[in-house]
Amino acid sequence: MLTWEELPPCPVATTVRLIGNKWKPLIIRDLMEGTKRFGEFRKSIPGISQKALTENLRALEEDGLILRTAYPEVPPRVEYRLSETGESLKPILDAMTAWGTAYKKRLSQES
Amino acid sequence: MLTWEELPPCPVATTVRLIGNKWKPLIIRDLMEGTKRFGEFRKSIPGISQKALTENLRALEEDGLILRTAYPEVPPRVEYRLSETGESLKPILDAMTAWGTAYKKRLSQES
DNA sequence: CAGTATCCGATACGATACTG
DNA sequence: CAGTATCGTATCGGATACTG
Repeated sequence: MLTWEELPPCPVATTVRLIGNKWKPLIIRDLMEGTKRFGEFRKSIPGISQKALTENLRALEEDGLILRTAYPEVPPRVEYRLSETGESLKPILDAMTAWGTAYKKRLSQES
Repeated sequence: MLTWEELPPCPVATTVRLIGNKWKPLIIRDLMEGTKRFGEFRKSIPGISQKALTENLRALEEDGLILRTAYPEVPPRVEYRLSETGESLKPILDAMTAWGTAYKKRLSQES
């Protein structure tokens, strides 16, 4: 977990530091719907490799945005869900959804 | 400029594709305040290299999010500003600002 | 002033093989 | 099932030198 001092002064830079890459917003988007298992992410996020998925899940957990629960069963079952902090990202995701939709609509209309 | 077909189906993925990297949100954050010149970005975005700044400004221009105006003077003056599409990113930036602020506050309180 | 060109290291990412 | 380990590639990004 990062400390307060390690984060940039600018809040936008802080957000970028925590979720600003190719995969994290997609992982978080999925978790907004509820709990998800490792294998389910691989289906719902086209193109993500096992390694990239693992690394990003670990980083999100480390930063306190998601929670990981492993059930000691055979075969093993691991569930991921948003923490309260992670859930508070919803306004960002909603804004991204709305903007992405509008951008594609505009392009499709060649306006 | 990308075509509609080249963008991912998911609107969140589309947004990530267009502004989801280390520097673009910071450039856009600055332009929300108004027109800005090349050299001014270098002061207001600590740590950005000339190359990274140039590449990201070109990409944002290519995707229709910012506009570039070069004034034929000596010494040359170039101004960047948001397009209408770029300005429509404001809700995302606002949400990022609010979330980053809250995240840092929470960390500083060790809650 | 606002870039471009080049080099190079760091990091991100994907593919494959293997494991508790 | 849910990973870890390893390797190779690709992209990102910083430093430096140079230019209209």
